[in-house]
Amino acid sequence: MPDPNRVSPERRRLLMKMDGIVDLSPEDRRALIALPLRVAEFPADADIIRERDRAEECCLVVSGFACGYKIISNGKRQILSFYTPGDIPDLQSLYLRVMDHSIGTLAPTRVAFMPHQQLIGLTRRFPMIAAALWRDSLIEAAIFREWIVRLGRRSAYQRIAHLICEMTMRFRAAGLADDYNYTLPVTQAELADAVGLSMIHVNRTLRDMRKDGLITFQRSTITALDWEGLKQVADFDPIYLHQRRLDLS
Amino acid sequence: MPDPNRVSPERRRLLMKMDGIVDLSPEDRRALIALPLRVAEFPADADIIRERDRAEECCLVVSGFACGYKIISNGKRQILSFYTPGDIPDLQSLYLRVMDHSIGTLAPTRVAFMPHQQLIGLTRRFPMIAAALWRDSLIEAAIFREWIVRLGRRSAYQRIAHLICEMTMRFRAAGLADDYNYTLPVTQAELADAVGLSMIHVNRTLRDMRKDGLITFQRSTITALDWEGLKQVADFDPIYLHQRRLDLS
DNA sequence: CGAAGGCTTGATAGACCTCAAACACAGTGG
DNA sequence: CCACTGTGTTTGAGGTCTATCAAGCCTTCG
Repeated sequence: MPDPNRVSPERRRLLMKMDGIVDLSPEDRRALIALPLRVAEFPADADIIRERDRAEECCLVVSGFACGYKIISNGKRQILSFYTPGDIPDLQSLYLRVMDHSIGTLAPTRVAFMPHQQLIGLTRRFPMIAAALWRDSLIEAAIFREWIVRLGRRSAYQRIAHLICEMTMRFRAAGLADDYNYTLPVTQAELADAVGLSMIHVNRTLRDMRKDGLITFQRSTITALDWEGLKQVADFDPIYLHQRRLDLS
Repeated sequence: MPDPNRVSPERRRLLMKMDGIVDLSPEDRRALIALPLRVAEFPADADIIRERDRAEECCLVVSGFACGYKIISNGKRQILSFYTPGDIPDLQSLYLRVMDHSIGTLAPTRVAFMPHQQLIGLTRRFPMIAAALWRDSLIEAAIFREWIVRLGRRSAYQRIAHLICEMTMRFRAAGLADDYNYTLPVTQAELADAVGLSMIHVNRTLRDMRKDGLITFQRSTITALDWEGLKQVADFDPIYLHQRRLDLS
């Protein structure tokens, strides 16, 4: 078993992430640690990879914050997903070589690139690693499904409340929140692009939520003041996050 | 190589589907044909599996038409996806055992259930089958992403046009369309639940599209009268369907 | 101190929803 | 054969939610 203290922080992120998804054997860990990584830094509001690009590697978010998005012909943007440290935003490029959307940073972000070829090799030799990666991509799809419901059938107030519930749970699960308090490096315009509303309406709705004592959201810091109330107005059920480990029994 | 004429229609559907995703070797085919199947029939508007259920098998749509959906607390329904013959609607249950959404039929539908245990065995022994299944689940996620954009940033007119574009391409690719003419067994209310609008607004919008000469939609039969015009108003780019086979070179 | 980006508020417009009712069509049973 | 029923479609009227346009304010930072 390798000494975890001698493992780079990038690799440790990867291990922690995978370990939260499946039970890793010592061999699995060794294999993951042996994976070659190329570390890179991006400023805020930079693209890591763009729609139509062909990817040869996947990127692991080591620190910072990123999102997936698409821009349509009239210039409007839709944000599809948010990525915290430990996430692999373009995991799908392993089997979908040409990008159908872009990945961009919302804060200064450090990423580690992992070559497709080596990743595919790992999945062939280590079924547990394959299971972890596959399961992770399926959880992302489950989050997409809930995102669809949010946009299709919820009011503005509920959309924002629901997204905040999701991000609160995910930040807490990733150990990035202090109780119900965390930094979400997102402007109101970006929030609007995530929930399919105008920036102005998001602003007014946040004001209402503040007035209702549900949250505070100042200088990119979110506090869920009334978690139960928030969950209730959002009609939030975390089942879709599938946060418990895979049980193959 | 097994004689394809002696293979049951259910198995042939499965082979055709997988063959459209990756290059199968004779061994891959044999393994797929050896998969035990349990065939079942469902009437229209029946649930195949419900949110919160635990699945022990995946279902392959052999004939008919199905959808994924969620119902939220105020009773509203959001349709998340449509499934044509060859699709595996609950493939994600392989690694996400508890369902975060329901799968229901929209027409009388025949399905073939495949036990998880055997499927997982196949993925361990046959990397190409694993790649095909994984890629298929990633394509579904790509379709979810575009669904999000549709709901978040497109007008009612565009949403419907865009969904029709998608279904037209998918029906044609699956060999279920006669030119630009096919049967989409969906009521206007169901269409509304798919695009996040009210049934009444969908009705009026369809009338406008008819008036504009883009489509006809009568007795569940869709005809794209002006495919280029339809694509243009919908701002439709089929890149996200990833319809070409996987190329691992 | 000026500039830039983000936040906030007001006013107006328009897209889409809800309620209500009529119509069309297929299947059913007398 | 025909009323009858149920499901799906269509149209009208009115109301609400959210977008757009316009402008002012605040904070940060060079």
